[in-house]
Amino acid sequence: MVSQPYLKKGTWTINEDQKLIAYIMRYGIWNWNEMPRFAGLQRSGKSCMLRWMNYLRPNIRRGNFSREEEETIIHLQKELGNRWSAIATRLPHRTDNDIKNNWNTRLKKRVISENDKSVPASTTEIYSSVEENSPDADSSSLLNIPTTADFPEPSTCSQGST
DNA sequence: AAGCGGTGCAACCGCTTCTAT
DNA sequence: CATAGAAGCGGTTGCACCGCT
Repeated sequence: MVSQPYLKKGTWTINEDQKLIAYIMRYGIWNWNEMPRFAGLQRSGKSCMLRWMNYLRPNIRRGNFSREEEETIIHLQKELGNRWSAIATRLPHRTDNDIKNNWNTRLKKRVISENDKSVPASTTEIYSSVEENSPDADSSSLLNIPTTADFPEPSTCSQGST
């Protein structure tokens, strides 16, 4: 495939986020592979999908997992294994990637060490006030989205939306 | 004050599954 | 029913930041 002469990688910029959000708000999601071109992004469809799913979607809550959330993750991980998307469905405002990261970086170690010591969880005091963030503070609300951006019409690509 | 090591987060890659033709 | 394309999932890697020596 040589549909893209150059595909940017690495950290997304605010400008790229704005373009993607504005495009999806205006035209919706119709084809991840084609959308980046119309949105004026030098990104792969996969990269756009990942960015949207994990950070730009509305009602996403990131960081500062509450004690309840972490215990839920631990419990579900025992039940379901590493089915992060399944676990994420039980935590509506969390993404599978965020849950996976939290597990890999924190919870796994904690569970292992607790199992090793075979003592009740002494983690309660670790959590202080971690309930500060709200779903309202999702990423998109922090961006100044140009909702009237003049994107080319996706219909020119013979897509079949509705 | 500088360097080193550890931790956590964001993103990419490859594989699998699902849907349409 | 088979094949191709798109989407989704999980594992892994790289980078940035923070704390310690």
